[in-house]
Amino acid sequence: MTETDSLPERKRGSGVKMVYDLLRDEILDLKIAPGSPIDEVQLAERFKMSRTPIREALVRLAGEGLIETLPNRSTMVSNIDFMNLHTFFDALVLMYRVTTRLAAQSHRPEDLAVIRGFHEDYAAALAARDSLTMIATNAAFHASIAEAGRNPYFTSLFRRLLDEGRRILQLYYQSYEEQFPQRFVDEHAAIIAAIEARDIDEADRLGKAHAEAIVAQVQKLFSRNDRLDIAL
Amino acid sequence: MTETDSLPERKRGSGVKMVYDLLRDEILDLKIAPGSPIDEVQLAERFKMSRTPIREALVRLAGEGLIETLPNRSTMVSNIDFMNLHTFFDALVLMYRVTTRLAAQSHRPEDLAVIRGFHEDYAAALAARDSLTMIATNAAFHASIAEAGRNPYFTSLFRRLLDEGRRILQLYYQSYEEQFPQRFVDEHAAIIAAIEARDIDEADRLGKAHAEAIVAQVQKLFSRNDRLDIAL
DNA sequence: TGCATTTTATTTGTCGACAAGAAAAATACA
DNA sequence: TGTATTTTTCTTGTCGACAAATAAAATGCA
Repeated sequence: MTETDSLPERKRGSGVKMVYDLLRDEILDLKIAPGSPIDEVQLAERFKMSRTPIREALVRLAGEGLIETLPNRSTMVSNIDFMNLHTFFDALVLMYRVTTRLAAQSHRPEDLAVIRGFHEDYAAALAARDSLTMIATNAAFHASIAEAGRNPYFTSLFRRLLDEGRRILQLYYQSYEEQFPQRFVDEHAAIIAAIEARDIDEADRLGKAHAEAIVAQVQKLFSRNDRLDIAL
Repeated sequence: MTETDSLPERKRGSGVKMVYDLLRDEILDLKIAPGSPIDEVQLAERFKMSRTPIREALVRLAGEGLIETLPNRSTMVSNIDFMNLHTFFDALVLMYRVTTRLAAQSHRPEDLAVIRGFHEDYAAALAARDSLTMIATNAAFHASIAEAGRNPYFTSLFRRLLDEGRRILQLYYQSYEEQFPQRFVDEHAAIIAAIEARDIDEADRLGKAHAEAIVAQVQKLFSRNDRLDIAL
């Protein structure tokens, strides 16, 4: 894998963001497994910079819960807390509802173009059966709806949940080569229509149903796994 | 004001947390005004440590939105966004509801002791007319209810909102020497009772009413200020 | 061999120094 | 006197080095 080569000229201050963005994506795409140790020196060599900016990127990632750092001892990629998945699902469903609802209420015409853009990206990824892109664009689609709702508090929590969801869905599609249902695309289209029509209750209802459908699928998988674990 | 003196012996790793906690409190208590510049060198001198741990504390504070940092140029205490207070109130009311509701559903007996502790602290602060302590213990009271609900996603958003609320309430009680209503203490007691009885709907209802009462009070003040601003 | 203790190794936390960027001050020029 | 340009100043971003803390390895001892 060819890394960051040929350009030792980096603009002052861009290093942190670069390391942050890259590590974040690698974590969310499960390119680095949960629980993996993270070595500052190694990263410093890889990105050809000193430990200081690396450290700052790590502090930020820790702030978002993507990595965990034991005092004086290693820092590692956060594990997925399977024991408490239900708290994740609770929060996710509520945020799906709230953000979709607010989007129907507060969106501006130009927001719809952005949302439709991600909607099409998602449909394309599904047609291409590219699960990694599907997962990322699905998250981007819902995040753009949240942005249209214009409540930064909800948006930031929802983004965090969608991020965590990327890791979980990754697992989901890794273990089972499920059929990616066309249904999700249709539901997205329906949600867009409700937002455009400013039908708040319908947006809420669709958001809730959409979220619960996804949650139900994932839960079905994990309950199967749970039984296996117990059986062994 | 005598500062951190006489103990140059600090444990390795404790410096960051100390600076973080102290700055956080000073920001939330409005001891440092919104918009004030923050100088790393000055802080380094004040705490008698190098800029590196100071910097880490600042990065964390920035992650929570308490300070804002302009690239290559100063970093300052975040301003309170009066234009979009309604988004804050929306989020606050919803989180009051959700966390109170979850506490009624999921709390354990030992949680109630903690909650009652903050409840009494709050009542004592009110009796003493100590608004600063009132505001802080009120936030701690509701945060402890959220903890009893055991959903870390909701808890962390709610904590952030309560923090921001501390700054806003500070303004509120600074500009007007309002009567601190006994009513809030009674409402807190009613909320505790509903949680203990595991009456989810009642907890939700009380949480919502309590939140809306506070919001209404603050909005009344700010709408007065708004009119003044327009008049000038 | 099995366990306690010392030694080594590895990784983090902190430091002081230096250079880049941007604002403020000083200078030049009309 | 007023504006454009250069110089200075001040703050941040980055670096390499060192010391503390912990884990792993080595040693001693029964």
